[in-house]
Amino acid sequence: MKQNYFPQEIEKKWQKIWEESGAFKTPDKSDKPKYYALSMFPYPSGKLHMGHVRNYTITDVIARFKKAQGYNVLHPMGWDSFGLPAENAAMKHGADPEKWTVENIAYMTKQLKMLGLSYDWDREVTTCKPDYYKWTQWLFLQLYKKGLVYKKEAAVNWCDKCATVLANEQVIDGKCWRCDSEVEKKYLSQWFIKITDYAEVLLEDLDKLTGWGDNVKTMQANWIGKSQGAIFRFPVVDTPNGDKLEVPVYTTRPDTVHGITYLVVAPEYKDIEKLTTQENKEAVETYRANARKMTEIERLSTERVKTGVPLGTHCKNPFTGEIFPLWTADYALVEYGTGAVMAVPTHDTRDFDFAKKYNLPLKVVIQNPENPSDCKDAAYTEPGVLVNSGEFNGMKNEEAKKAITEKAVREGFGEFKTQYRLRDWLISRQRYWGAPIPVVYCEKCGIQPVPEDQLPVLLPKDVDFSVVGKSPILTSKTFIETTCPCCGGKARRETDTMDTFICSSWYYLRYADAKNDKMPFSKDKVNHWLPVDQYVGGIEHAILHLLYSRFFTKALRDLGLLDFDEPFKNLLTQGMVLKDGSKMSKSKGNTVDPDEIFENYGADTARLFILSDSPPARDFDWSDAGVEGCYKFLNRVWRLVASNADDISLADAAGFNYSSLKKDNDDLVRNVHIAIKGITNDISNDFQFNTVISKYRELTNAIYEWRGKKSELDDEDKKVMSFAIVTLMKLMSPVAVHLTEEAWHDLGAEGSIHDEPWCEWDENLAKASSITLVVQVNGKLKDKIEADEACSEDELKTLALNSPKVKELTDGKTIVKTIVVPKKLVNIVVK
RNA sequence: GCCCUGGUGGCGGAAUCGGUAGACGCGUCGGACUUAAAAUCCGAUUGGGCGAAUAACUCAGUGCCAGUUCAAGUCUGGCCCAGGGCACCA
Repeated sequence: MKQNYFPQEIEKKWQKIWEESGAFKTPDKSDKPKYYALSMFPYPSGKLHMGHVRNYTITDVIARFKKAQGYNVLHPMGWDSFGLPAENAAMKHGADPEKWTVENIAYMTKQLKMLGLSYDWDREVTTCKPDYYKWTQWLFLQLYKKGLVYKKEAAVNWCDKCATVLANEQVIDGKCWRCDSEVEKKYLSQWFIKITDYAEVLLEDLDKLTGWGDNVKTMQANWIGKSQGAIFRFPVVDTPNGDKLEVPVYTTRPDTVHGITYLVVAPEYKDIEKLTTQENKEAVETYRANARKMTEIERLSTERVKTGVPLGTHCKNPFTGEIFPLWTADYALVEYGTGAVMAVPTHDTRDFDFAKKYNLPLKVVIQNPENPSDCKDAAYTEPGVLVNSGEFNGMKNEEAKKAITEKAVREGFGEFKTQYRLRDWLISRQRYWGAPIPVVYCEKCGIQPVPEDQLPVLLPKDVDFSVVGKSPILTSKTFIETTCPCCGGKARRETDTMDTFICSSWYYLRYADAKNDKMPFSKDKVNHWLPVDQYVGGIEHAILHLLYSRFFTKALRDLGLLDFDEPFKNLLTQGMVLKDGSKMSKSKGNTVDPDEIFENYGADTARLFILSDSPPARDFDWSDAGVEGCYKFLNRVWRLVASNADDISLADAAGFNYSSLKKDNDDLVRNVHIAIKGITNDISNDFQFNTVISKYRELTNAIYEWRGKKSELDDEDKKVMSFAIVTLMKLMSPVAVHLTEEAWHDLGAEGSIHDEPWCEWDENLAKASSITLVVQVNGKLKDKIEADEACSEDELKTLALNSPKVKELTDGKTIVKTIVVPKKLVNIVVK
């Protein structure tokens, strides 16, 4: 066995052997229970970054650990390969986005292989390939037939820089999630998916996801934004044209209905023109025009002073008979509720601000009896008792919510209502590099889905990528003109492509049956492999990808394509990789190139380091010294094996009689069992790889220390050492995949260490032979005494009281109480 | 404003049940080996006090203030700070 550790040499060697022997191929059929370990698949942007390295290493170690524990593990990889960067690169270099993407995939695949990841590459999925996007289109058509896809004219988020629309989830603080430029409103006819039909079940089923963190679940719950309230309809008393109109409002505070002093409709409210008097028309039109021009950022700024104009008409409050004015103001949002708000300035801070500005009246209807307020300076939004509310006076406001709504239901001017903030998912994109939406427009027959046997609708090749401000697909001469599948007449193809988040909403299903050319996947296979047992990825997908995928799974279940309702049983959201305290980014110039680490230290060092310093869910601060430290540790492990190789026997390592060993040998055997137990538990319990690695180090240190005390080894020593070192190799094999394999073979093994079962521990041996009794006086540590494990409580007490230290401290004092914690501690309370 | 997560040495972080705070590592300092360097190995490393610089002793210490308890990083109540999410959502 070579005395020096040459990672570059051994890593290449084993990667080749594993690939040639198909070491990581996963059969669909097996006697073993299944385990599906999945990393969020990457966008092929060019090169791996350290975030990828962290993500994939975590999942790889989990996959290998589960395999060793006897599971049939599915651990696939693929490419989320549609999207704008490819198109932008194409524009810049005049190349085809496909060429750019394929080259990136090739390079990144090479890097993944260098990292020693145990993927079954036979199941690779690439979303931009026709054999995949054919099925994305097919699924679109199924959703369309089910009525879950529709087209409508709507105010949508438009990013001018990306020249496309965006989903609500892709607008972050009024800016484009990808390029950070300000998003505008545009009125366009666009394709939507009815994710709102699933709002309730998406919210409810969060409770089933016991393997997800609360942070992600609350983010989703907030995004869905359920609220319970009521709809009230207010008749308009003075429409200019004499129309009989009602204005419905949604409120979560029906208890305050007697305090309404005005009513606000959104500037985009559908009936607004019918509700505006001749005298107010000009002012209202000006106000509406301004609102339309404003960007999302301007409009949503909380610092902005509220503005509005009166419409000139009035409503009647059916509860009180009071007449109050109608206003329009942009603090009412057309997309939420009914687009109209009943304003109770005394008990709502927004209405209060508005009323103060325009001198609208205040009417107090909720009071805290202990501390009454006239609401002249601020709205009172806390619980209280109703006043000025007729028959409801004296009622607690929580009860009044129900009672008042019930009255409205009885009398026919309102009902209970559950409202969600979630909006339908806008999926059309005015870009080239995505799956074409498979519909055509026929002058006679209207919108026609492309028949399934004509899929895939292929992306055209004859396009000019240098066009600015419109989709390159529009430059194709062959794509747009087609025939109607219904009447055979002239028709035009849809030129919008699908949001790439559609592609990534079902890829995890395709891995179960990646080569199926009849269906996106067979039902049996997805039912067998899914749900994903462990999903690992960044927190940035907490809403976007994870919500969409949950929706897709539920919708496909309702289509009868699969039989489960949540795709990801357990979710680990790994933290970011930082350098010098901030996120690694090209613009900051604080990136670390994985290639350099592989080259200088090897993949095993990279894998060990990326897991070592922080628990997976927390942010990880990259340090060059830390890498160096891990490299030194692997060298130290290698030297331990290499320098003792002649005395190590795999047969002895497999097991021998542990009883009546020499004291130091017994201690080492115990240390090994303690390590097996600790490491197994740390991985099983939330994947605490940082402590796993400190236990590798502890065991290594213990073996070195033991070895350092021996000049000659007898038979027993050799057996014990074989057991200790070989077990260390097995425990380290999921992390240091190449080093342990090389050592395993150098010690004479035939098969792969990665086919070995996980180590077992003996509970009796996984603890120290004696205990350290902690002796406290008045709760403070005063002495430690080595004691036999078998000591009774009384014996421990006597031991403690006989300690010279304790005698000194208790001398002349009264012992009030003595607490004995078996096998651990004695606390003597003195006065 | 609401919600989530977190706060422990110079740094990353350990610490099943409330029971030795600071595992393991990084950094720093000192030492061994060497002609020298690299590599490797050994030791020290929370702060204060009293010692003579060692040892021993002692007090304080896990964001802050209270509480429960023989005993609190851990439990309870109230606050502060940082990061993240949502937000004119009626």
